[in-house]
Amino acid sequence: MVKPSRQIIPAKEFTNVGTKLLRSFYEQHTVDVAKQLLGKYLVRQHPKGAAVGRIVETEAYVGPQDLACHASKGRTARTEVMFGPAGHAYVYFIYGFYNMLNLVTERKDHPAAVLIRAVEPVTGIDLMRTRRQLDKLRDLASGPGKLCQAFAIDRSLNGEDLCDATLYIEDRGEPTPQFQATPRIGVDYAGKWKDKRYRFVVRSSEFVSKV
DNA sequence: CAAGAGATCATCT
DNA sequence: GATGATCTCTTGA
Repeated sequence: MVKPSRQIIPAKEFTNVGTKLLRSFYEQHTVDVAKQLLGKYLVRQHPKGAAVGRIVETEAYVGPQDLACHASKGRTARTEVMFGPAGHAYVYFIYGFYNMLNLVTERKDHPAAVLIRAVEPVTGIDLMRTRRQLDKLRDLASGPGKLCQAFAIDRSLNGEDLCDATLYIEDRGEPTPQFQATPRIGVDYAGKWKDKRYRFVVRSSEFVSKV
């Protein structure tokens, strides 16, 4: 099957123009997964309609030794999914308001994940506007809590298999865009790990979180 | 525009 | 009982 060219077929008009990522993608080293996710597409099929966004910002949480990673606190009910096989969603609730979407990486028993921090809205924009109660395109999904709200992602999706679910990542044939690596956001408590440049941001995207 | 506070609850001590 | 992989609104320059 020939991959559709973005120049001929505007991807935004379709929800099935790419290839769903396989488990082998998620089984790679977490930092590599985080980088390669840039320019891929987050797809959420939903009774109210599909939502699609181009991933422009990610963070890697690399394992139990990483003090910013929830799994550094041990294996608990919350972190259980990260200890399982790659390619599942780890969704948790924080600050009493927001859900965070992570993709579990690497082998079973190596707890690690990539946090999706921002996407550029592509399809289902009206749906996102309704869910966010907000009009401005740039603010719909430019943050990990915002994008979960825009895509109706909550803890009911925790543990979902991204290789066999209504939530998945699609490759639309776009090469990994130019990106910048910076320290992760909001992990000042993580000792020397707070300075690791595990946040990856697409250069010249106006849809990244503003920090 | 930058800085600060408040909102609110699941999770772990 | 404290805190957090956040966001939004208010305040003041």
